[in-house]
Amino acid sequence: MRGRLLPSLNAIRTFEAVARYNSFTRAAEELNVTQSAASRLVRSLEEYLQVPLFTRQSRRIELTDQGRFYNELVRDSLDLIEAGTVELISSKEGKGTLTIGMLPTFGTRWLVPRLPSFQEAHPEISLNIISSDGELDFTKERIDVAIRFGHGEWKDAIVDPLMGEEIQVVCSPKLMQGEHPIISYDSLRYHRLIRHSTRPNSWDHWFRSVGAHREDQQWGPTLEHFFMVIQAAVAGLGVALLPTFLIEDDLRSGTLVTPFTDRIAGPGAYYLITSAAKSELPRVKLFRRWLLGQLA
Amino acid sequence: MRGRLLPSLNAIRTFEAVARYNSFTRAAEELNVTQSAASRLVRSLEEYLQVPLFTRQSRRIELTDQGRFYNELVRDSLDLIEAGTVELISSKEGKGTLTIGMLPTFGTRWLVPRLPSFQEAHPEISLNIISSDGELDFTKERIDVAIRFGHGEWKDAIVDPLMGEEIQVVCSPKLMQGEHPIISYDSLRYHRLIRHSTRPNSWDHWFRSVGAHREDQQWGPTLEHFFMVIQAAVAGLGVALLPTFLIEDDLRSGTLVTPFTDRIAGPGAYYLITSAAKSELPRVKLFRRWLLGQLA
DNA sequence: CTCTTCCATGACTTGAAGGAATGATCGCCA
DNA sequence: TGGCGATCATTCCTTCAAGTCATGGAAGAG
Repeated sequence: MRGRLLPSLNAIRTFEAVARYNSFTRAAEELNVTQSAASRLVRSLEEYLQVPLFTRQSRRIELTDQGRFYNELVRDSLDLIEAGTVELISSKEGKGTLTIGMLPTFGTRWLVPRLPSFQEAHPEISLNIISSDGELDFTKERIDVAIRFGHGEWKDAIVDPLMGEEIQVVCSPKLMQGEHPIISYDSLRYHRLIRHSTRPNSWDHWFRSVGAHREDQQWGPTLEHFFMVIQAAVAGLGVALLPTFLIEDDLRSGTLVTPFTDRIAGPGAYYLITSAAKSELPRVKLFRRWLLGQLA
Repeated sequence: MRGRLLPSLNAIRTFEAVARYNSFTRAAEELNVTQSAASRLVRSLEEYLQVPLFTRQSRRIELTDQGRFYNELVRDSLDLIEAGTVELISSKEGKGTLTIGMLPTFGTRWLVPRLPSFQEAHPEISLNIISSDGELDFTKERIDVAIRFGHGEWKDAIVDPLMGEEIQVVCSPKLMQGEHPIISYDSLRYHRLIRHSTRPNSWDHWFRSVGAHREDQQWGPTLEHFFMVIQAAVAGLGVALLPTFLIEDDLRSGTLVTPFTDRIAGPGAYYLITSAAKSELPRVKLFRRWLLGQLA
């Protein structure tokens, strides 16, 4: 029965500290041992690996290339273990802080209004909600779970589909009372179309879906987040294409109106994403169960 | 002086093995110790963390949620260290195998013809060349260096710009002798335009750059790799837009011709990418130095 | 030239990890 | 149902890897 090929992990920890300080003496201080011990342990690691990790110039040491390679790697590993250890110790019995990385508009419009229910069910968990998009790295960032829009294309992650979206055309009621009320697809040519920068093709998609011919359009502003798009539409800057569930309030209050009844399926869906390790944390399990329950 | 907050790494290694086998007895076998030792080491880890990692039902043990979390993390860390250790031991003194993940066409047309020079300079390094695009993960895949096209947008990586590219229109000489020789931008309307699936907008880009008006074009096939695009153009399937340096041979031999003199700058550049750790390996340093030298 | 600093090393020490033996629990099966 | 085998826990004892202490040597600072 063969196990892992691993050197003494104690030696590795010592090596990492020595490399960090570039000094046996100071590393030994940190580890609360004598300089002698540090020296020996690193020496034994080098003998095990059959590779010199430091060049020694009597008073000064320097990592070899191979030492630098090994150090990068060992540091990453120890960082990982340390982070996990801290995490584990500080989150006993499901307590602690759940950090949610959410999309700005989805978060404020959909998630945040529902959070009180979670907080009530689990008052011992404090919530930390941060706005986050782009790449996900659960080890470096302090995010436990994230919400993303896409097609479930995340690797090395636990992915739960939350909901698709229907998108529809909306605008300020002012536009409907103006010179060119939007009564047909064709009348859109008299209005500026507001775009969302991370979904550049959504108007094309919409025109194709409703079977309208895409004439040369006037373009309005391109905005980065949906809440900006909503604001632009409310302000009458143009016509916007928005997910239905984000504008329910505006439609109810009348700050936005829908010229057409068409609601087409958006090109992707919202997902809850977490890492394999984080998904085992009690607070993450609880949140995931609660969130999926909210959809049923 | 405070150092890292780390439990006994020996205990961690034992925990990992126990979790893997779900058995103290079998883990102890792997580690060449007695069951007793494994049991007590894990117990001491639990005491240090103040967190139960296993539930014990006298004959059977099972990871707790927190144990599962910790195990995921510890396993990743040990995997990392193990991979690095193997790497280090097996690549003493710059020897070993350099694995290059290359883009298929760039590789065969540009890199491979130059590799004999590297092999001559460093005969002790054997080369392993694999075709690779998409996401990069230097820890899981066995790639030392990769070549990619883009804008230098890689995170947590060492990135060297290699070269930009000029793109130009090419076609088979047969097309020039046909009914509609390509003598002006407008005459392109009589021919099919071949597209590259990972660069869907390159024709738009080209028309805009040369200041031509983009009439409704006929589209030819969309192909996944440049070498397929080249073959399609040579076969007379249409007109292609290709990086100059990939078709030097074809232009020289006359299997492709250039209707226009325009050469516009492509939208990105080629980069050599490696990870911080890998970049310290002698074989990677040598390759990087050689490759950058080839460009000067 | 001397002092100080830092790493290496030989001789000795020690305690944490490990071994051996035993006890406890439980599922399996005749 | 009772005996067997498998597995984990625990106690007592041992051992050697890791550590200390003391010393030596090299080199930079002043």
